[in-house]
Amino acid sequence: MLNSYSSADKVLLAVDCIIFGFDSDGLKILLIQRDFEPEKGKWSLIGGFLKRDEVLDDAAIRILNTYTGLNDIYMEQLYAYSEIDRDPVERTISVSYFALINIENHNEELIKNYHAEWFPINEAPHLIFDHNDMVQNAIKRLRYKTSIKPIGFELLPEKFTMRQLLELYEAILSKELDKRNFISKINSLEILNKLDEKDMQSSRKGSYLYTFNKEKYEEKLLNDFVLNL
Amino acid sequence: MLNSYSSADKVLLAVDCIIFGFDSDGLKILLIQRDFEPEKGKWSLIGGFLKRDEVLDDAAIRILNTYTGLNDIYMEQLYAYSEIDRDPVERTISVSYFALINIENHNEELIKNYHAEWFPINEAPHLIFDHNDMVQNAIKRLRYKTSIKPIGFELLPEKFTMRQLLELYEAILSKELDKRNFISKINSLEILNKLDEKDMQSSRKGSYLYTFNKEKYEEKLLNDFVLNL
DNA sequence: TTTATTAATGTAGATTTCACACTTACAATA
DNA sequence: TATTGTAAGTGTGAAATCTACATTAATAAA
Repeated sequence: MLNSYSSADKVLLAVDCIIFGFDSDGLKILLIQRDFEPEKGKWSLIGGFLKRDEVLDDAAIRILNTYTGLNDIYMEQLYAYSEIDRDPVERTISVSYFALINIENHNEELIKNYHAEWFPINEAPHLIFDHNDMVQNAIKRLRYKTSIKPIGFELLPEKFTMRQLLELYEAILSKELDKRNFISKINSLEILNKLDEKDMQSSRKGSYLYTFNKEKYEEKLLNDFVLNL
Repeated sequence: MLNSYSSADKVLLAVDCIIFGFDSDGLKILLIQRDFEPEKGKWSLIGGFLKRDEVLDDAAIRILNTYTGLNDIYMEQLYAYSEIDRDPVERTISVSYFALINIENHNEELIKNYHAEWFPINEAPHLIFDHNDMVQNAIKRLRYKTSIKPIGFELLPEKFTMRQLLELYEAILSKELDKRNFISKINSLEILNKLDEKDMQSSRKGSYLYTFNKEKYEEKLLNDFVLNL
């Protein structure tokens, strides 16, 4: 019985994470200042190498956890980047993942220690290797996914206002949306719970808080879900 | 200057191709009967290993060409599969690609020699490893891509009838479409050339042949393209 | 009590989608 | 050459969805 494909070449496999967060300033990504060569000191996506007995999804989870302290985060594999010299040190194929996190939840200590920082997506610095491409692709995928699955909620705190949700979608799609039309479309999906509680930060009147109702959503999934904004 | 990330583990990288074709029997995939261990004699996707100085896209092109003799084929990377024991011989991560080919164009000799065969997508045999998953994912992606880009034309001969186009879309989406509505939607895109020539195979009356007008399409791309069938 | 600020809400016109059936052109056959 | 059979080609009206748009409501602060 064969126990190796001896003739084939082996390569390094890396995982790079595009970590999206959202707050009142808009959509952001978490970047890190590399503390090793090459490109030490330059900005980079958060990444690492796949281990021998590790599945790619687990590597992505491990890396995210290392730098943010977070678990149970929405992640999705995006694309494998394989240009020969993309990493000047050694042939490395990198698989990108995107993650959606609630920006208020991560471990501030950790990201400080790692010299990580949040950047508004339009003000991100130049990144090493092909990481800028990865980010652009991730944004595209985020837009697409947002239109077919309500993953946007992953980026918000558990309780949120309609305005926050609206601003999140505006940030993701980078276009203005009509408030009334947006609200009625969201309501027609019937996947939110309107709470009795109000958020009084934003105005005198206060705005109702909502939570995402995952159960109702799962029910609906049997049918199709399309969100056309 | 660093010249290796010495601590990291290396792995084998494979490429597996989901090759779609279309003829009067519907949508098909090209499968191969493995002639090496393990799983010799079982049906499998067409694949191979990534070479040291090769980009993934090129590996996919090389593999497709080896088995079909074709060049200049529409291909797209899909997903990296990394379960630890997906290949029992050795840890192998496989990146899947899908290809769309005009089923009449490939080299019959070649595929015969390689024991390759076309299977209607609903009658495909059980495949080795995780290849059935790969196929299912590829079909999903094909459906999606079809709705946002006119890639369906890649599967047809250069000149085709409206009926062929209709049947292609029905096969991809696996649902019936209304002939009149389909035709008027396609026409409203204004990306086809209607030829004076008719195809007389299918009926006494004969049906007009069309070609895909790539230039007109590229123009339109500046705006958005959505095909909602 | 007045004022300032943001939240909440509905409608009408335009556009798009969908369902649906008859006529036409031609080749084959009698 | 008249008849027949077959798939091609074509348009409309009703329903659903999308879009643009402006006023009132609730509350805290002054």
